[in-house]
Amino acid sequence: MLNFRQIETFRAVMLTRSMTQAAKDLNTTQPNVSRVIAQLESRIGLRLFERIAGKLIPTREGEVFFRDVELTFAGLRSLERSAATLRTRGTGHLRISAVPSPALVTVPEAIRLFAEKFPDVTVSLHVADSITVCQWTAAGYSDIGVASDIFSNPGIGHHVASKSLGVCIVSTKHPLATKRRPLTPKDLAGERFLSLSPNDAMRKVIDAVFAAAGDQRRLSYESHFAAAICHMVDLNLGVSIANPDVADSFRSLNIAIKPFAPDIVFSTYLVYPSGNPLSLLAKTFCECYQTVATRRRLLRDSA
DNA sequence: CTGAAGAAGATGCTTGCCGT
DNA sequence: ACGGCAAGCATCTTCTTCAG
Repeated sequence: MLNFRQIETFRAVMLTRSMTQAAKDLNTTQPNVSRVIAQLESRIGLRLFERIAGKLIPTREGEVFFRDVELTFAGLRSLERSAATLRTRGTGHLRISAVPSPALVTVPEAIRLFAEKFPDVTVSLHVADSITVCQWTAAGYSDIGVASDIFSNPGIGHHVASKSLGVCIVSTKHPLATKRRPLTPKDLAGERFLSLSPNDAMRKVIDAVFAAAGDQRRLSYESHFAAAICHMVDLNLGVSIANPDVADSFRSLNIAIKPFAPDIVFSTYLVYPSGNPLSLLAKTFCECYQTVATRRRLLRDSA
């Protein structure tokens, strides 16, 4: 395998046409340059210089090889510029995958915060269920995932980004909208219920809570999109249990947001590829997401 | 033409560093 | 502790230049 020292030495000799001068330029000794060139010639199986009358004359192969070396050095200079730009401005691309609820509210706010720090970075957001988010992140298809459930995969690491208590959402025209106390499963008995998709982690948690209380809901409609469920509640098609952040973002609709008992915890996880350290962009986005999630929790607590 | 001096490259040996 | 590798020092070889 060629090493960078050999290429750098060859380039210096070609530019100066002298091993002695090349040694000076490289802050080494002439014998060392001579040896490195000999190693390089041996390694690539080509004679790069003819020693004619005590002078170093590049061979035809040496000239051609030099052109490739110059292309490589142009690439290295480009890498140096790229690294310098990343250090200062962080240009590049960030791929995020997220489950629908955070993708609707928290992720966009985190992206706005992120964009203040890295205005030149392009961001793509893909929405999928938790298992797909985990798979995409493990496969490197996304740099960061936001999931509501973790499916064990050796290719990913994760941590809890936020926990919030689910709320009951009903149409403002619905009689339950006027109740002053937290709503319970008993209050929703006989009500048309708008569910998340069966493969959604929170659907299973919500169903378990109602099952424990003797489930009497009418499971009329379902969607994997929390936004669609909110709009259906707005149209008084039924009631539902929602992530408080999502419900809050639809306050402008005819929706009443009611506390619910017992507690249903909506957890959100930040998922990232394991093995390699996080990129600066991914790390910064995690911090932004955490900031937004904390800010939202404090707002809820103070309300 | 020839031999001395100097320049440039090659080689042997040693040392120091680093990873295992 | 040991081996591999890079680098430096000392020395040798080869070639050129130039004065006699």
